[in-house]
Amino acid sequence: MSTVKKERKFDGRLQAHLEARTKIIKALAHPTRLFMVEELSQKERCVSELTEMIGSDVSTVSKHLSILKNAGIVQDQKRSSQVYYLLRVPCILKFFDCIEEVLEANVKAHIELVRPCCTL
Amino acid sequence: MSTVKKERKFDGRLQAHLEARTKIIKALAHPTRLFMVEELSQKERCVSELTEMIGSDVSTVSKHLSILKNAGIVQDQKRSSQVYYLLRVPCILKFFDCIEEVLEANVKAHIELVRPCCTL
DNA sequence: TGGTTATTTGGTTATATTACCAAATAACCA
DNA sequence: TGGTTATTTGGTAATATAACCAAATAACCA
Repeated sequence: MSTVKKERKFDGRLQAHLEARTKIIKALAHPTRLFMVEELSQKERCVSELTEMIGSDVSTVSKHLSILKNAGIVQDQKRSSQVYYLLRVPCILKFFDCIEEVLEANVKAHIELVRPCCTL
Repeated sequence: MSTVKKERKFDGRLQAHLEARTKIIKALAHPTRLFMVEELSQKERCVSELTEMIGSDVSTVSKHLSILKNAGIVQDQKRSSQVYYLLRVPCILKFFDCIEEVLEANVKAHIELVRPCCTL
């Protein structure tokens, strides 16, 4: 009589939580936005400063910033006619360390593929 | 005479590095793949087990796994006719803690918006 | 060998993301 | 007020992602 419980872990609350996380991760998933996050972790910057550094159209830069803001990663502050952005959640930087670790592991694995005998 | 050096920080090496990081972050930027990473951090799993838990088509699950593998986040191991996947870089989990921190900060900010007087 | 299960790959369609230009808004100052 | 600068928003076209089905591959077993 007892039907085998189907272990589907992917519903409701969990799904919503995963999507909330995904939104934040997606906001980070662009080279320009990564650059911004690192830059804004050093020092607040206004849109035109960032635009100068990045070299895309201002509208593009502004949209990238709004994606980061919308995800809660940066916050903005208007001062006179400029809008300054700054990093809101510093732990993001620790996260980058982990990404770096993945990259290093990848490089190492690649080297080992080429020269299987001698692990660096 | 000396022209003002234009501080464009967004070239060559840096750009390549940002793109490498982006690839890894993108690989994480999907609810199904987040689920897989957490699942595989507990215990290795083969494709059909994951498929059962997730409830999408096997081909979809397989493609998600290949994205994670390609980014160097998981690794696979063939045993007889099954392919087992497991997390390759455990620091990814610490990363999730940071994402969680962002989420919590967002919730908090949202609550403060609604009731500006009483910080929880 | 022929049939079955596990996994990957190719193709197609729907949706999402991105970049740029143009136009709208906002703040300032002469 | 009119002109200028800073920023955001809307529109559009190009590209990237994602889901599913169908078919290919691989391992196994009778």
